[in-house]
Formats: sequence, structure tokens, C-alpha cells
Amino acid sequence: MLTTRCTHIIAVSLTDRKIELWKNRRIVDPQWIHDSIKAGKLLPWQKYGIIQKSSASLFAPLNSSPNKPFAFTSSSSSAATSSKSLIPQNVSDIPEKSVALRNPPAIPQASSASASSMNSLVSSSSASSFAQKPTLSSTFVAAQKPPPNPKPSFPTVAPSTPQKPQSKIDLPSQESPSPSRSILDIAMEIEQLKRTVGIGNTTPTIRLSASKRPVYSPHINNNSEPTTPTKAPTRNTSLQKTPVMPRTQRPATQSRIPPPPPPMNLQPSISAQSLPPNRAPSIPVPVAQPVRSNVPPTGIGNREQTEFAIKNTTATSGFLSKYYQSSRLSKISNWKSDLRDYVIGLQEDQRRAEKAAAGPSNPRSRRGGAVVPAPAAPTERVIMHIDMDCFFASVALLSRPEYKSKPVVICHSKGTGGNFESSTSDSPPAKGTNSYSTSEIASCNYVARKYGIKNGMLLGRAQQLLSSSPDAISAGHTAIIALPYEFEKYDSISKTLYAILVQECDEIQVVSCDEAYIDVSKRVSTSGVSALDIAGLIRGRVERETGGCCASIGIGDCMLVARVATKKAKPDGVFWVQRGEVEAYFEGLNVGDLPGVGYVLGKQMEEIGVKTCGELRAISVGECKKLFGDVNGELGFIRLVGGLLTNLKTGQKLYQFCRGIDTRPLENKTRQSVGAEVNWGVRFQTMDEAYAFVRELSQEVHQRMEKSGVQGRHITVKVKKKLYDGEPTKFLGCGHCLDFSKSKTLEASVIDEDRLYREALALFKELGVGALDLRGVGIHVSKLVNKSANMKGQTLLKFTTKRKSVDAELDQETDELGLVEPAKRARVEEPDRASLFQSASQIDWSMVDGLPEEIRAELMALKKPANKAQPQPVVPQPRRGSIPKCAPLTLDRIFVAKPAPVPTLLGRSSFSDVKQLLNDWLYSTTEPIETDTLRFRKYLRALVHNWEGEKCLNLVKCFAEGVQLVRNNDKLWKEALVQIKEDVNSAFMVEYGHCANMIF
DNA sequence: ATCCTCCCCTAC
DNA sequence: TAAGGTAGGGGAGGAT
Repeated sequence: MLTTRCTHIIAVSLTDRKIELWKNRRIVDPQWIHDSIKAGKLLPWQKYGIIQKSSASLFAPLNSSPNKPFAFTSSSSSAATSSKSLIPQNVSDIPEKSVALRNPPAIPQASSASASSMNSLVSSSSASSFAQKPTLSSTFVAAQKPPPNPKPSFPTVAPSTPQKPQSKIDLPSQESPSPSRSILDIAMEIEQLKRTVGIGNTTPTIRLSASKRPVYSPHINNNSEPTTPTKAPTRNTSLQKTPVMPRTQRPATQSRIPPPPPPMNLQPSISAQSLPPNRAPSIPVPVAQPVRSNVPPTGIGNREQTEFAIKNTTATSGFLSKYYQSSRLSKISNWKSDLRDYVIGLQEDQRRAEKAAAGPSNPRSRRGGAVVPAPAAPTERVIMHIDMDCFFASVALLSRPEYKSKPVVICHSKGTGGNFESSTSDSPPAKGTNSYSTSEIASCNYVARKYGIKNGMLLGRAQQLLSSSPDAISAGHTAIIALPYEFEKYDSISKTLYAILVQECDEIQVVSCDEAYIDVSKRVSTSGVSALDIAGLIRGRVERETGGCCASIGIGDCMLVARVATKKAKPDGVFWVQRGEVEAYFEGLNVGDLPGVGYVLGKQMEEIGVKTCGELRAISVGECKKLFGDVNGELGFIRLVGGLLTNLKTGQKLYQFCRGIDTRPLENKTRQSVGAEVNWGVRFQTMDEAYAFVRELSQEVHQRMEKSGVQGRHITVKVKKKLYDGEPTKFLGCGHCLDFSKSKTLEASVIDEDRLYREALALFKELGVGALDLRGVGIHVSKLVNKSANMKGQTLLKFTTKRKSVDAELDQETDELGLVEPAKRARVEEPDRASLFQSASQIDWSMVDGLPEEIRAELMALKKPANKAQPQPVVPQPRRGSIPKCAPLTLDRIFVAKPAPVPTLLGRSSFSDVKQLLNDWLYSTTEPIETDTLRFRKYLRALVHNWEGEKCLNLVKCFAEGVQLVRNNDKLWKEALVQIKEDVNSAFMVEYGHCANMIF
């Protein structure tokens, strides 16, 4: 509401986030109101703009750019020459449409100068250099080695006495002494962990979602760490592994031996420099006019890639349907929704049938064709988790049994000259073929898994893994068999699976196209058939009726236990963890195997030394009392784990899950939202292209809503903004991005496609990400109502809304229908009003509702063309002033934002203390532990976000020199350094709008 | 207190 | 080449 209807924002200070969001709004000091009242008229607000004010008052005398990162350390005015010293405060304040604004980030002139200024500062402040500054390097080198390392390996000894600042960089404020700490102090550890993992309010305000994780998204997260098989004790469990059906195995006829693997492709295959200069801006600079060109965006790749990209980015119309035909993730999601609808339908039928069959004496007669005797209340729950084994790969092998003993993966890559069936078997794969592919593996068979290949891994990486595996080579498995998707088959087999399941169960919950939970408690208790027999029956049917696809089944007394049992059952088996065995089974279970524990939570638990459920359980008994006094047991655990890791609900869930307790009922919830998003192939040159894409996406979402028979009134638009220039490693991928979203609740549900588009477009514009920076767009609609129900509901909503008068609402409706009265339209033709705007497209419509009625009506009239029959243009004229501004954040924010907490590394903040810590770290361990590297990276990012870029660079330099001198450029340490540099670069891009200059 | 917005995380 | 979607749970912090 604030952002959509306010004309001015009165504030004394703003959070960084608000500054980022509202940098194009009128943010004024309260004094403006006082002075206006005193003057008896509305004074020009510009003088009171708090961002402008702070910047102007502090830097105007120096005529320096607020975008200049290191003004406070540099006496040089060379970097202070930008005439673009102030970012525009409001769209309407930009006299001429600044094209620069639509080509963000509008890097100020100063930035390159700043960079060089920074560079010179860094080199002159080789204060922190190992090699060049004997005194400091000796301090560093001669530091006491801490004892070899506990965990964490960052030493936790008391910090050394703070030294004098090395240079101007170390401001006195950074010299806060660290409290002395003890590693045994659990409370302290919690604080430390909070700092490390970013819980609490010490994190920089701009969240770097991408940088929290080493790589984008769960798909890739899967790559990095092969999960070790669960080491669950088996002595107390009833392992009922059904024998694997013998499979016909034909000799492979098409396998080929690839050439020796090329080196790892760590860099994007084609650098931006290889493209024409005008297409390869390493730092986007404002250009006079965006040029619509057939040449694709920056750095996509070589000629073939370029040609492909022309046809396959979001800037091309028709992208969306093609994309959704091919996206396995989209299909997986949609199948789930469809199946859920299907099952809900079945359940409703069943309820109706029961009602019809009536008679309390016969509450249940038939279900899905199977006769179900009237059950007594089951004494024990029997839940099964059914999961097809490597579903896509299994389906592919149905028609290609000759590959069953080969490492098979399913992905899009055709691996030119590679392994698709279409290629001839007598020609070897082209050089480097699959080894460079960035195609994601959707599914792989167990032969491939044996060599560490996993779902989500890039094909290139998988091929390299195989090529470097002695086991694979000796088994003759040197080439991956890459097979194509067969979506229709998956669909059909999925239906077969569900048809079987609904017949063989009491209750069912859809998980995905190849996975479900079923409840067979009643069957077991009434028929006397054992759970294992039912599982065997289901597995037999699935295999027969699908033509040979195997399902594994885990059995337990709740969904949780059944699910973790399935892991043990795979492949092609059944595993039953009975009630009495749960505790022992969970004792050794990896916490990562618990549902809900993914990459982040898993890492956080690892931080506190918790790897297994047993260890997690032990927390409560061991330490809660220390922390919470008499609050121990469950509550203490929840407070500890909750406070430590996340919060209450997660703590509660973990408390139960690590004990094998799960009381969730099986259910298929009706959907609460509908959406569509694309984060692949998103490359735009102009905002018009982006707007056109938003329109396509709105249409898609609208279609989906129609299909589901729902309407909604809460609209969310999400965007991804790239963090780096150049193309990401993954072809046409989104790379590392910042995520932003903006949402709006309408007074009534979205009715037509056009309204959805207009609302989405307005939100999209508010997000303010420039065409060149966009890497992803999504539109979601929630607060859904059933479409038929909504017809009744709308009137009510209209009259109960608090936020808008009925008149306004009616006006809006009228407007939507293009029925603005001619009289109203005529009035705005008066030159005095109309001249305020060059065109209606310049009006910030989101502010209109906040205006007085008279003006508002006039503007509304202006909004609509006189000819009401005139259709809405497909691509609207962009509102000039609303073109996103992606200039780097300016120094303004330092003075406007609340004082940021001082970043610390294990409690140290001064340069010398941190440097000492790095020294100790380098000496204390031969290999960098990832946790420590992450800590350091996080700290460096925090420094940059706190505008301590120079301190950050000097620390990186210290570290780099330490790696060289202390660790003799050891590979692992160098890798850590590379990660650190990448992180710092990305943080620099965000804060300063350019890469960090790290020539060490 | 409770709700809302803007995220992040997780699962398939 | 390549198709990194989608929905739900939940938390932080601000608004009401």
C-alpha cells in the first residue's frame, strides 16, 4: 500500500532494502512537512529528499560522486568528477528520458576511476602484504600455531592485542576489542553460529541468495557432495528385500570409447570478449539508445550457440510454449498437480458413493474397484511409501534393454556425435562432446550412480567423472549413454502406477508422478494380509503393468518412517522399519535423510557437529539444561535447535523427526496458488521485450487458472537479477542472481487475462530490474477462490473492502471495461494538466489512487484512449520514469541507513585481529575446511556490504599471500581462494557496480 | 497480537 | 548446445 499509493514517503532513516526498493521515490525528511505548513504551501520536496540531502551535504563540497566507493579513503579527486552525482529521486524528476536508466546498471562515470583509485590504494597499502612488508609478514608468519585443529579449525583463542591500524583503511571504529571466548561455551557458539550462518540481524541487508550456496539451486547442489549411503544399523530392523527380478541383458552394441577426457571446463566456454565489442560489455554502460538487434545478448557463445540463442531466448516470441514442452521440472510439477486433482476427484467420488450406499451399517463398500470390508478401527498404522526406481531412466530402458548394464542418463543433450540412438554407433563422439555439456541429468540408472553420477549433475561433469573413474574404465564404462526424455511415456506409466495404487490402498497421498504414500492400515487389520504381502503385490503389479519398471517400497507406521525406509529399500526392494525398531534405525540415520532437511539446514547442523539423528537427539539432553536452566527436554531442545538453526516450527519438527515421530495424516491439499516462471533462456535487450514476455507469462498463468477453475486476487511477480556480467557456465542459465519479488492484493479476484497482465506489469516495473540484468521472471497468483464460488463472492468483497471506496472500485471496473465517460476524458485535454506529462505512459499509475478524486479521475481518463474500442497495445509504451535504475548503490545509503552492525569473523573485527586469525588458520590445518572458508567468505561479503571494500581486498590479499607462502599454493587452498575471489567480486558488483580489482 | 510482504528453503 | 518449475512451509520484520 505504501509503495503503491503514496506520493511521498516521510522518513528519517531507511533500511538498505527500502533504499534499494524506493530509490526512485520521493523520500523526504519530516522537516518538509513542518516547513510546508509554516510556509502555507507545499514546498518543493527535492530539498528535503533524505537520500539526496545526505549525499549533497556530505559530498557536494568535494564534488564527488556518491557512487564512488572509496571516497573516504582517497584524497584524490580524480574519481570525483562525475556529473551524475545523484541518482534520480523520482521518475518525474527526470526531465528527459534517460536511456541510461533502462540499461542498468547505470554505472557512473566514476566507477572506473574508482576502480583504479581503489587499485592504487590496494597496491600502496601493501601494508598487508606478506612479501612486501617484512614487518607485517613476519607478524603473520611468526604467529603461534594453534594446536591442530579442533572443529572449527578457525582457532578460537583470545584475539591478540589490537594493533595499530595498518592504514587509513582501518578506521578506529573497526577496532572494537573482541570479547575473550571459550570454545566450550555453548552459548557463545550459538552466537558464533548465528553470525556464521546468517541468523539474526547481523547479515548485510541485501541478501545474496546465490552466494549462500556454492551453486545455484538444489539441482546443482546435488552435484557437489555425493551422499554417503545411510549407515543405518540393520540388526534391529526387519529387512525384507525382495529378490531383484532377473532382467534380460543384451550385450551393448552401441557403446563407444571416447577420447581421453579434456580438462575440466571450469569457465564459460566462450568468454564475453570473443563477441563483438558492442555485445560484450564486461560492465554494462549506459548507451544512448538500446539497439534492437538480431544478435543475441552478451557472451552467449560461439556462432552456433549464438544462432541457437537467437531462436531460444525469452526475447523470441513463442519461447514459452517450446520451453514448457521441454522443461522436465515444469512437467514434474504439473503432473503432480494433475495427479492431485485426479486423486481428489477419486476421493470425492468415493465419499459420494459411500453416502449413496448409505447406511451406517455399511459405511464403505467399494473403492477404486477393490472390495473393502467394513473395517474395525485399525490398531496400528501401516503406511507405505512407493517410489519408482530412477523413473525416467527405467522408462527409457524399457525399449532399450541393451543399455541396462551401461551407465545411462536422461538429459536434453544430444551430445553431437554422442550417444543418442540417432547417432551412428561406428563414429566416435566428437572431441570433448559430452565432457563440456551443461545439460542437466534428470535421471540416471544405478550403474551410473555407482560412479558417483547423480540426478541434477551436468552431463559434462558426469562424463568427466566416468572418464576418470578407474572402476568405470575397468568395467568398460567409459561413455555415458545419454538418452532423451519421453514425457508421454512417463505420463502414461504414472497413470498406470496410480491406477494400481488407488486400488490397493485405503488412502493415498500424491507426492509426484512416480512417488506416493498409501495407507493400508485397514486392509492389514481386516484382511489379515501382511504389509509385506501387500507391498509385494503392488510391486509385482507395477512391474507387470508398466512393462518392467520397478517400484521400491518403504513401510512404517508413519509417513516419515516409511519414507526413510524407502531409501534402504532401493533399488527394487521393500524395507520395513517396525515400531520397535524405529529408535535404533534413526539413531544412525543421517539428518540429511530427514524430509525437510536440505542443503542449508544440513550444513547448519553440520556446523554444530550434528550429522545423525542420534546426535541431534542428544542435544536436548546434553546441553539444554546449561542454556535454559530448568527448561529441558522437548522444550529445551526446541528452543536450542530453534534458536540455533531456524525457529520454532522447524525446531518442533526436527525434535519429532529425529525420533521417528510423525503424526501427519495423508492428505491431498487443494492448491493455494498458481504460477509460472522461467529462469532459463531469459535474455532481453530492451524493456519492450521484457514487457512482451511478461504478457506471455500472464497469459500462461491465466490459462492455468482457467484449467484449474480458480481465480485469485494476490499477484506476485518475481525476478532474478544477474550478479555478474558475462554468461554463466550453464548455457543460457540464470547464473548467480539476486531474487526480488513484489506482490499486491487486489480487492477482487483477477477476472481477465488483460487485468492480470496489467497488474503483473506494474509490479514488474516496480521491481526495477533492467532488461540486460534480467535472468528470470515469474508470475504467481494466490488467495485463490473456486471460480464458480467467486461469482458470488465478488460483490461481497467489493463492499467490504476497507482500502478502497465503492466508487473507486466501480471506477476501476469501469476503467477495465474501457467505459470511462467521455466527459471525464475531455477534461484532461486541458493543456495545463495534460502538459504535466508527455503522455499517459509516463504516469506512475500506482500512485494515482492516492491523489485527490478530481485529479485521479482526470488521470484515469488520460489513461484510456478516447476510442474505447481501441485494443490495449500488446506491448505498452514503457513509462519513461519507471525504467529501472540499476546504478550501483551510492554512498547515500551509508548515511541514510541505520548503522549496520560491524561485520566480525569469529568475534574479530579489526584488520589486525582478522589477519591474525587468517594466519592462525593457515598454520593450523593443512587443508581448508569448507566451513571455515564459508565463514571467511561470509565475513568478506559482509565487509563489502558494509562498504568496507578496501579492508576486504586487503584481507583477501593477505590470504592470497598466506596461501602462497604458508601453504605453498596448495591446490585446495588455491581453490578456496578462487571461491573467495568470486564471492568478493559478486559482492562488489552489487555494492559498487564493478568487479573488485584483485591482481594478486 | 495478528496480519502482510518479501523473501528463503525444500521436494519432486 | 538446451529447456534451472512449481507449490508449500516458514521466518524476519514491519504495519495495523
